[in-house]
Amino acid sequence: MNKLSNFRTQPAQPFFAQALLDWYPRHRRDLPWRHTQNPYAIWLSEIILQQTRVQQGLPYYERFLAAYPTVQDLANAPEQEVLRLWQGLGYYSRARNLRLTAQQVVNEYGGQFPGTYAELLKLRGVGPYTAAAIASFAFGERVAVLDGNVYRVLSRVFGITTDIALPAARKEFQQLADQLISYENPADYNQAIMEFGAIQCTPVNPDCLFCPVREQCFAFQHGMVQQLPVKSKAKAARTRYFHYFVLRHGEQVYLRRRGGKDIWHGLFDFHLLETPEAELPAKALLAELEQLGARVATDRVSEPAALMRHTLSHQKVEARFHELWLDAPLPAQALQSSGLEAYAAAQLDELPKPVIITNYLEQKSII
DNA sequence: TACCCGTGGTC
DNA sequence: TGACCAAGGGT
Repeated sequence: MNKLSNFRTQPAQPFFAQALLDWYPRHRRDLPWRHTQNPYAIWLSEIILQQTRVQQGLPYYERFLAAYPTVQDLANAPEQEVLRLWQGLGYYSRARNLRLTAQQVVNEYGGQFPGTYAELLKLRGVGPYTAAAIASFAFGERVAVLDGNVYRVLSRVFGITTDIALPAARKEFQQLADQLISYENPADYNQAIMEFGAIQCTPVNPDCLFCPVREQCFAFQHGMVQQLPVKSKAKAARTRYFHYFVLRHGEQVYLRRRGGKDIWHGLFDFHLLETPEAELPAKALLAELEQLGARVATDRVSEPAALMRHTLSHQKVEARFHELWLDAPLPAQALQSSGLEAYAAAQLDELPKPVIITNYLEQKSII
């Protein structure tokens, strides 16, 4: 517990809440999910916006609501279709959980979203932040949201130097946030503090000149705006080397659905051989083809592989695409063991794919 | 608890 | 170019 400001030892700060509630209507952006109290629409927007900028999530919100106007529509949708709509947003477990939760709401709650923070927390993909957001925005419950914006604003205004990257910081900040939230209008207060963090008290170059709480702000008064919040650095991303076998035969391309605990679960890519080093020896490539039962014209095997780099938040992927034209379709047994299936170009577009796969297919004019 | 899960924008 | 960051959650 790092207390730099005696300001925060007060039981509550009605001034702080009122300042934000005054600031909010004069600065708020006009966003579609701010025009509804429908819990389904609010839940959808909150899942989409997790670790995602408003400008990136906006078109997805519109598309999802158009494709699935009600929670029943979403519950009845095939997983592959939901993932395809989600394509390009990242963190694809959000999309799988989205559909599972829709089914949960239909089957266990009669199609009505639960109306309290505690019940909302039981839904898959709904954690403390999202439960508080839905409970306050849709049902007016007084529970404080705690997201990246709130961490930053509270850290600066109240001079809290606890490392916000540590899970233990959550307790301290949540306790403060719960004290500060307005009794009269918890929904607008929650919107206000996040919006304030997003457009005024920004990570870089915050607008302190026109800040309504700068006289009370610990960081501003002590020249520590650039130092707060304290956040330890993330672990460096590791590099992985992928060798994709783009197996082609006539109009067909072979892909398979990714599973397991690795990245891109539920999405489709090509047959993959991962190596500890960048290069794949020709011998290893031929051995892999042998195992697949793939018959490839030998003069095509040595063509240089296309290299594409793809950066994820926690790892770097260096992918080499080996385009291989088959003399004959893959034998049924190879399909069975590898999970590969042949798709025509028109079908490829319908499959949910990682961005790097879509980029490759587009570059090669396959889709 | 520590680590895992994507992508695009910004400086 | 690379590090940081964005309305977090699951395991």
